[in-house]
Formats: sequence, structure tokens, C-alpha cells
Amino acid sequence: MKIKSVKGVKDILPGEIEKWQWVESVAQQIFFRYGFKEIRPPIFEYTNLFKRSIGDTTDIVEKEMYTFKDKGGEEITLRPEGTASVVRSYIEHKMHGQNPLTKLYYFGPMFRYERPQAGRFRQFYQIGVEAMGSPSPAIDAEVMTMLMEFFKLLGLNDLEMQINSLGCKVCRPQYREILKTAIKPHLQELCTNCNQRYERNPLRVLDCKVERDGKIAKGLPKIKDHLCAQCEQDFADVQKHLDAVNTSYTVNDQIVRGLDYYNKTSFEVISKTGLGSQNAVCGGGRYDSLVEDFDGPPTPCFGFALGMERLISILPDEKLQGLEQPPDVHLVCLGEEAQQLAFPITHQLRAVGLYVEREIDGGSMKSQMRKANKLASRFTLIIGEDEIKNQRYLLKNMDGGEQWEVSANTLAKEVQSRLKSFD
RNA sequence: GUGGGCGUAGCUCAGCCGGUAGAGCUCUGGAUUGUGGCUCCAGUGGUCGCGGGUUCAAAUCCCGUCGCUCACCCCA
Repeated sequence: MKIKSVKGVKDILPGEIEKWQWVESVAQQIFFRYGFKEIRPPIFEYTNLFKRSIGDTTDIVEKEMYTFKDKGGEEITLRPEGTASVVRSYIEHKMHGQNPLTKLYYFGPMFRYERPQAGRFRQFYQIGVEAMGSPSPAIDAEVMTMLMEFFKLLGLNDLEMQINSLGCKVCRPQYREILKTAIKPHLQELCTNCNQRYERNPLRVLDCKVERDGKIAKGLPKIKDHLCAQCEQDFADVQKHLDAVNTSYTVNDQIVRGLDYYNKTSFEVISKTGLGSQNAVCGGGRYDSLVEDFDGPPTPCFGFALGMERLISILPDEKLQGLEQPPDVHLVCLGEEAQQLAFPITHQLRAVGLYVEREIDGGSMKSQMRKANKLASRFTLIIGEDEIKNQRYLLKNMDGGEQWEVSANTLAKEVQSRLKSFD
């Protein structure tokens, strides 16, 4: 039996990982500016946390969770999303007592048992952001703006942010009933899926992708016409704030979201190109009662999660150039004595901060030069019998081809200054 | 859970109306005895996913199985 990785998971290898590191570093920079701090929750939790937060009847909980009993008999689940853990942590550490508004972000793997396809994996990575403690539409707009600014820094300018309001505890249940009444006469025409949705989550009928259902859905009452005064006002405020800083968006009343805890502002960011049918790069919204549901204090929250694999797959080529750092110096050693000297010399150069490569197993000069060229090394340091005898090594610029003699005594200093002169 | 496509060298693939494997790239060496990139030459590298069947003979035809992939569903 051949050893193999598990279905639906991937190794992120050198050559690819540089993109991830870049995206993470840009995220850190931009989130820092907005005052968000990193949090690293564990990747598994008690199963109940997810059942109660995400919703018992959602696909995630019903059939996608990696759940197991540990040796102590506890029901454990690998996290299928990040918000639940952050909320748990927020309550457990009584963060509400430290600051009225807690701003957190996280990065890491999530797990869902689904059939893999383009842009969908069983272990996938999300960057998530949670702003906890404010009901203000201003925070919705600020977080969404931060997100779009993040995309801009990554060179992604043609992503579309679609927003909607799902209503609150007051108006959503009312709308739900109105919707059900309106759907009822169409039940026979709707797909079997929507017939199930009718009872369990009628809002989902709205974004059904079956063509005929979509047409019916268009004629159904819209949430925006049934928001309570407060929700209507808040949604308008969100848009006003977005407009104030020219954060672009479109209102799409089909945006529903799959997790139970969302209310009020909800949104998705869609890429029209580059992704397959999984075109949502990011999704999020308000979840005003989740903290309370877990016996925390009333804490209205706003957050989002974005899919790393999807994000990375649409990064523009020009931003991906030069992410891999080439060696500053590549040693080329001729003969046994030079090979012996190579380690102390690389050690000396690395000690002053340079990236130095050498061929551990030697090889011909040609092959060493070739390797240096292949890695796009900036300089080579050639060490042969003559150089050792004279205590002067040959430093060669691999770009222009010039070479200089450098003294063994002042090697590191000379190499550094030569490198600097070509920056 | 349902459906389509595909599994041949490290990578990308050709060969598939049967005659026990080939190209390009990569890698190594040489042309250029201590100077890379371009070019040319040579070499390394394969249980043709796995199992069974038909046949004198199977990468090729048939059956099964596993894997990958795309899509539905749903979602990041």
C-alpha cells in the first residue's frame, strides 16, 4: 500500500508557500492599521460548540463535520469555521470586561467533509476577522472597507462586494412567515431541495440555483421590503458609511448565508473570473446574539471569513513576481581544500545576515555555476587553489559578469558593500 | 450522496483498430582541463494506477477496483 495524503487535503510546497506568506504579511499589516489583534484558538473544540452556533440543521453540522470521541470519551470536532471558537474564547476570557469593542483576527485551517473540487478542500485555510461589542453600522462599514483595502493591496481590484440585510430578531421571523405564505402556492413547481428548505430555512429558497426556482424566487417578497424601521435605518447607515470612503459594493437581496447565526448586514465578495463555480472568496456579516446564546453578555458582532486557497488562486501574476528571495552569494569551490573552507566561509557570511548557498556535495565548477544561475544568485564567490594561496577570493556579479578580488580578512564587509552597490 | 472526464519517466504529455514504450522539460556529464545563462551531443530515469479476463502476444480490447479531477448540492 502506497503512502498517500488524505483525500481533499494538500501540501503547500516551497514555490507556493511564498504566496501564502505574502498574503499573511499583507493581512497583518492592514489589520494592524485598523487595530485588530491576532488570536490563535485551538483547531478542535467540543462538538456542541459548533452544533449550537452554526445550527443543527445546516449542512455543515448535519454531514460535514470531522467529529470523533477522544480517549477520554469526549465528543470532539475539528473546527469547520472560526467564529465559534473566537466567540467561545471571548466569553471564556471575559474579553468584554477589558474593552467594549474587541477586534480580533485569525488565520488557520478549517475542516469540512465534502467532495473536493476546484476551490474546495477538506482542509482549507481561512483568514477571519471578528469585531465584537458594537451594534453600530459604522463597524460593519469599517470592517468591510478594511477587507476591500486588503484586496486592493493584493492587486485585486475587480472583486465585487455584495451586501444585504437579513433583518433582526424582530423583523426576520415576521418576514419568514410572509415568505412561507408566498412560497406555499409554488411548492409543486419548486425543486425537492426547496421543498425541504420551505420548512427548515425558507430564506434559502431565495438563492436556489435551479433556473426555474430562481425565476419563482424573483417574484417572492423581498427582505428589504419587510425590514423593521431600525434595520432599515441601520442598513442605510452601512451604505452611507461605505459611500463616505468610496468602498464599492452592490446590494443583492439574494445574499442569504448558510450559517444560522447571521442577522442584519450580511455580505459576500465574489470573483467573476479565475475561480470555478466556487466563486465566493469571502463571506460574512453580523451575528448579534451568538455571544448571548452562549451565556455571554449581550454583544453584537460583525465578522467575515475568507478562503485562502481561493484568494491565492486569483492573485494577479504581476504581484507574484519576486516573492522568492534569491541567494545573495553562492559559493563555488574547486578542490578538496576549498571544499573544507566552504563551511567556515558561508558561516561567516551568514552571520552578517546574508543568504548564502553552497553545494554540500561539491561537483564540477560548471555544475556549481549552473546551480547558482538557476537559483538566480546575485553573486558567486569562487574559491580555488590560487585564491587560497593568495588569501583573495573571486567575487562575481552574476548579472553583469564583473568580478573582483576580495580579501579573506575583510570578506564579509567587502561582499556586503558590493551587494549594496547593486541594490 | 449523484453525474462527467482522466490515470504511461520527477513534471507536461504522445503512443491505444493488439506485436512487451517515446518526446519535451528537469537532472548528470561532455563540447568549453577554473567561470553560469544560448546552442549541440550523450547519459540517468518506467511494476504503462491496481487486479482479473480474452489472445501466441495487452499500455492498447473486456470486466472489476482504487485514485485524481470537474460539476451538482453546499460553502470560504
